Formats: sequence, structure tokens, C-alpha cells
Amino acid sequence: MADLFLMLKEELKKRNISLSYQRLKIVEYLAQHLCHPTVEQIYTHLVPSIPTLSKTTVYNTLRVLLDAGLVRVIEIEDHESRYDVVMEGHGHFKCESCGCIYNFHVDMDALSSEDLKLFEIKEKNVYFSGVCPHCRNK
Amino acid sequence: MADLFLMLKEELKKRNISLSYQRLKIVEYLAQHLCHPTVEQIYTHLVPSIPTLSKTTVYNTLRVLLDAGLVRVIEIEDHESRYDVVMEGHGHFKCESCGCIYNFHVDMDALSSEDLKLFEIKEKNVYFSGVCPHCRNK
DNA sequence: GTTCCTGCAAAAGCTTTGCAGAAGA
DNA sequence: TCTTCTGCAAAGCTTTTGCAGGAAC
Repeated sequence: MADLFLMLKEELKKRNISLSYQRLKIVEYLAQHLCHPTVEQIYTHLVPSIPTLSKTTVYNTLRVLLDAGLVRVIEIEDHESRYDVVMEGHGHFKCESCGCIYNFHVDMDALSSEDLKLFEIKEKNVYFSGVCPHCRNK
Repeated sequence: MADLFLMLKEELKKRNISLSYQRLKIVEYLAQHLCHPTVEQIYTHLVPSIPTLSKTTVYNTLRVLLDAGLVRVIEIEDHESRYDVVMEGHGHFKCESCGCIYNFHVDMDALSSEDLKLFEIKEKNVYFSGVCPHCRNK
């Protein structure tokens, strides 16, 4: 993948979204951790280097990115939202043992149904769950 | 579809889950409203006929049904859980305008990926969103 | 009598809102 | 200066837990 972080910065500049230090760090974190972090994870990871950071700012920033269409929310039978910065056609697999979320390729175009021919489809999500290879080997 | 309500009652009896009046009504509601109700919807609908009903009981009952494998939880970018009593291979479409959730047929077996060959897949969910025909015509 | 079910009240957890002060243009 | 961003505190929501009273067997 080309540098996702740079691409995101570019996109933000294009949309006139100012890039404060906090926002920069959050975007950087998202670009480096494609495992779909929760607000909690982002916050916990960044607080050591930005001691004044608040969760409100994490929420605010994610909301801004969401409105700009740069991230997507996914919720897989949790009551925490997770944020996804890669938008191409892929599904999400959640390991019920370690809780980690993996991406896998899905041909979203092939995924349709006669039942929906009169529907306007704007978003397609595929969520699997089970046990990942790492946990199976234990 | 054969009578889903009777089928569910049968399944509950098989599993030795006692069927109180409250539980009976909740199961009946689920069987009659396949549009994936929230706890709120179930509660609001049943309270007039069962004035002493509490949401705790709705939660309790759904938990029991969940543990018995008779319902499934779905969460589509809401912070409310919705409950699904039909287990066969189908996806869920949420209309972003009216909020209603529709089922549509998906060939879940055809839906897989090389990426997951080492994973143990236990559940497959397909969530679409967009605008339903009814709302498009407004 | 023992077990399970109900439902009030309170707590817990995630997210949003109000607002004042700080930072940036 | 004027606007935007930050972050504390508090509120809002959904869901869970503790527990006492009640129903069923």
C-alpha cells in the first residue's frame, strides 16, 4: 500500500480540515493500526505522548473524519464502535477468542441480490466471526 | 413459512426453557415482527397489555433466547441491538431514511475468501444500507 | 420448600453535549 | 480579533447487575 498516512493528510488538506497535533496523531494511529481500533485503544495509546488528550477530542476527530468520508464505523456485536480507514472492498473477521479484527478480501460487486433490485444500496458490509489461526493453535 | 411461533415454542420446550406469560409474548412478538425489533420496540409494544413488564425482563428473555441459539443479535451502526429470529442465510438491509431493516437472500456458502482458509468461521453477517423502495418514491 | 422468574433500582459503559479557555489564522 | 479546536464535567442512552418478592412445580 502507498503511504496511507500521507494520503490521508492530503485528503484532509483538500477538504480544508485543519490538522492539529492531536488530529495528526490520531490519523497517524489509524493509518498504522489497520486492526480497527476502538476509541479506547486510540486514547490509551496516545495519552502517554499527549498527556492532556481527552477522549472527547478523539471522538471529535473521528466525527470529523467520518463526516469527511475518510473513515467508516464498524460495529460487530460489541457496544463499542471501531474505526476503519481503508475503504476498499473487504470484509471484517472478528476472532471471538482474542477479539482482534482482520480484513479479508470480498468481491462486493458480486455480492448482491434479486431481492434488492428496487433498493438504492449505499454501503455493503460483511462481518464474519469465529476463531483466528493464531488462537486455533493454542 | 410454517408457523414460526409454534416452532419457537417447540424449540423452547425441547430445551426445557419455561415459558412464562412474558416470555411467551416476547417470542410471539419476535415471530410476528421479522423487521428486527429493538428492546425498546418490544417493550413499548408489550407494555400496554402487560403493564408490569420491565425492560429487564425483555433483556433477560432475549438473553435466554440468545443462549439457546434461537435468536441472533445484529447491530448496524446503531447503538441499539436488534434481534433476529430467522436464522437462514440472509442479509440485512437498513434504510437510512425510515430506519427499517429488511431481509434479503444471500448465498452464504458462496461467500468466502482465500484470505480466511486458516480461520474457523462460525458466523457470517451481511449488512447493507441505503434507501428502500418505499422511501425512494417520496 | 426449592427453584426459577420478574422487575425495581442502581450501576456500568460508550457516546454526546455544553461551555470556557487555549490555540491558530 | 475572530474563528476553530481542545478537553473537563455533566448528561444521555443502552445494557447489565444486585436483590427482594413472587410464581411455579
